[in-house]
Amino acid sequence: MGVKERQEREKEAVGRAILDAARDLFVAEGYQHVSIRKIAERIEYSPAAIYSYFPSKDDIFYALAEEGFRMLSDRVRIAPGPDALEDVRRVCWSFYEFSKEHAEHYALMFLDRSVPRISRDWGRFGFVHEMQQDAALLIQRAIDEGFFPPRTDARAALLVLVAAVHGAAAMCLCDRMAPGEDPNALARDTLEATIAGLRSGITQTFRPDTTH
Amino acid sequence: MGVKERQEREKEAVGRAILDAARDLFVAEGYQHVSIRKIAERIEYSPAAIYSYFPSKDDIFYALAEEGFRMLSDRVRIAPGPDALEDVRRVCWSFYEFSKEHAEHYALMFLDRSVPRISRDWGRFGFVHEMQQDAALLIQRAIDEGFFPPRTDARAALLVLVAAVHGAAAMCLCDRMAPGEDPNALARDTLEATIAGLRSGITQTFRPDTTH
DNA sequence: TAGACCACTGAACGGTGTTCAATTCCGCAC
DNA sequence: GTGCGGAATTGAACACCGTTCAGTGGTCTA
Repeated sequence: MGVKERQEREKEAVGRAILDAARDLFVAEGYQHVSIRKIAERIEYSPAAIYSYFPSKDDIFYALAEEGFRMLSDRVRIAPGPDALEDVRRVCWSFYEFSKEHAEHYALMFLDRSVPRISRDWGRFGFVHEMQQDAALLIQRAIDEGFFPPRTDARAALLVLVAAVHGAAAMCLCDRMAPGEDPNALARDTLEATIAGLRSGITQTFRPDTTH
Repeated sequence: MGVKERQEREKEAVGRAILDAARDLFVAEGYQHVSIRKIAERIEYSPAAIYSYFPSKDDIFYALAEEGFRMLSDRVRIAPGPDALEDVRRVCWSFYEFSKEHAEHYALMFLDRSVPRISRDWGRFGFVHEMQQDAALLIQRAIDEGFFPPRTDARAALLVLVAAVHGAAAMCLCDRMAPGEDPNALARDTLEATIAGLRSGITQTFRPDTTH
């Protein structure tokens, strides 16, 4: 009686087909121009059918974001090499490269403000946690080997590195660079500056000027 | 015959009213939920009327983005103080503060990907150029006073600083921070690390690993 | 006062996400 | 094989959206 199993498999297949169609469309034409009706046409179902697979359009993109996080996890997980500092560099740089290779996914994961549940469910993506853990461990190793000051907080350092690289990635993903500027060079410089800064230690206490 | 003048004034007033309504709506409810019809209702005109003031909805947001750049220009222009390095810090930090005070404007200016003309017309906003120039001058002064290595490129350094701060701002604007994390602390740390990195100089040549 | 002009409107077009009653399909029991 | 029950799928509709355009109404000019 493999009937139920087959049915389940078929249902899953349709669900995947919806995601595939949505991915194709939004990678090709961008997030904005994906509509339920276009997805439906692509998989040769009626628009209404989609709603028995995903409760809303946002949930489709939510699933694609999860897919993105999974891809990022794979992309960012690197085998430790002989040079701990170089490993840190490589992890950060692969994060940046991911933003270029999967621009639409990246935008969905980190830039989009209309799928807020991504933010709230941060903890839901277990592998994201693992990924962070792995990266933090890499940094910790670099700390232990003396590349960073011994009192450096690996987790905080990771956040700073990600934020910095994300800044460069976002600027070029959102096309906010002046004509003459080289996005890759900016990303490289930003990453290098941040690493160098973390290495040198943040000596001065920072007091933001709140007057004016 | 102040007739033409009066008519022009009236027309200008309506244009401003449209922008005011659009701003109110998108600051209150976010970019996504602003519609021509809602703006029209607010100013008690028919939706069609708006099209004799702005050729499209995007142009309204384009105008608001320009407004944002103007505000940022004002916000960021600081009087040079006794400490050149502190001035650099203050400029960068006020950039970050702007992102919190005018989140929706900031998103429009730097994060939104559906109003691409902002990116293309970068050069159009003369005051943005001036702002950059001013900030670069501040950095140059810090270089001249020995806070940064003498061969530092002020303009490149500015870009790096902006990218880094923008990264932290974007992460918290897009609500991509894990629950326990302090956005301000991240922004502070990122800025400090970047400044420290630029000060220490980027000694190592960076060769991104393109294998894998 | 006649006419020109122009701001403004109502209605429509084609699109969107979403819902729901109705239909069709399919495996199962008899 | 027939009929049944439940699930999958659909067509039509709802309430929106940005945008267009013929037509209207009021104001200024000659």
